[in-house]
Amino acid sequence: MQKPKRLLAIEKIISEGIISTQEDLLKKLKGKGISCTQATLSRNLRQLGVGRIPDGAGGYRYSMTGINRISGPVMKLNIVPVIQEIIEAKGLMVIKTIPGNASNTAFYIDGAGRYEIAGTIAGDDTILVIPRDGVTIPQVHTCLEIILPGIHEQVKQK
Amino acid sequence: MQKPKRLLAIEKIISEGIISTQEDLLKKLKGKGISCTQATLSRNLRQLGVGRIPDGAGGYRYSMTGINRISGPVMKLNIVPVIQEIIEAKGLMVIKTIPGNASNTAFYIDGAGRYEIAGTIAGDDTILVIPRDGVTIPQVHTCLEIILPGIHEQVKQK
DNA sequence: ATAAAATATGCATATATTTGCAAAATAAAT
DNA sequence: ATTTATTTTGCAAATATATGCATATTTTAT
Repeated sequence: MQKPKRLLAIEKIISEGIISTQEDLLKKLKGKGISCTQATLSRNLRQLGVGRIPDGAGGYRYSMTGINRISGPVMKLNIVPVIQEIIEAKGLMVIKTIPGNASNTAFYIDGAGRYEIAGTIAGDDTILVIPRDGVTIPQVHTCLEIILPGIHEQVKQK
Repeated sequence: MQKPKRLLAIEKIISEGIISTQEDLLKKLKGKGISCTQATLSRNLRQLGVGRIPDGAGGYRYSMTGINRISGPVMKLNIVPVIQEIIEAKGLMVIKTIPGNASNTAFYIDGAGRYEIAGTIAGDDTILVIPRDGVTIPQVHTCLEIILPGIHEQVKQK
């Protein structure tokens, strides 16, 4: 039962800081009491869709692939207003959008490729977000904040 | 004067196909009559902001960092309608947006980190796109199509 | 509960990428 | 036109990442 915990920890570490090599990541994990070999990390990173990209300062860093790296005004202006409401129930999360936009938004969330989210099901204006076993609702909120920065400032919650 | 041509070729090859290793890229370049060593590619890829990400099929591929990898409905629905018109003049390109959206859109274009584009200047509803020396307007169009897929279908041109 | 199948991991090694350094090519200055 | 400074490149070596294989662990089926 070591792997799921490790995958979550990897995502968190990579989202929060700059990791240049797998050896770096290995040390950070050790600091959290999680230990494995570099070979395992290589395999895990691939599975998580984590890429290695130039950091703009002459080096490299690991980074989640997909959409969540996008920052700035465009996303906030165009994506967030689509979402109207976030409701939690039975360990699941329901997101209400303006009509006709649920599947787009779900596609977008899926595209971020977060390990925390097992999958989504979307209708016309409602998305059901299914967290992976062992993932808490607060973790899903953190995750959404990463995918759609600013979401919690602007969207009402129940 | 070999480098600018090579950088453009690298971007093109990477945008159009799946390249798994720098050796692969080396061969493709050779096929276009451009030759250098793998070490040079390593340096060029970093400069271009090209990352190496899981391809979802057990392997890796090189990919432009930034925004242009995002595909699908969300981008088309939300980003493209902001752009109203594309005008060419004096080797430059002017993009008109709906009011108040020029700087967001310019930020977005900048964020794609394309080598073809030297820079942008944005007002309230107008963006000036300045191509790099030696880059043609058609090349800039190709580039915009990559950043904002579908843009030319929906935006009128002059 | 036990056996069979599937998944995960470590070790050692193969493969791939990055880098220090010196030479070559370009650009800038006199 | 010559010299000086800057940038680019190749080579060889260092570093980092990926993988084959055997073992251990977990899951599934009987």
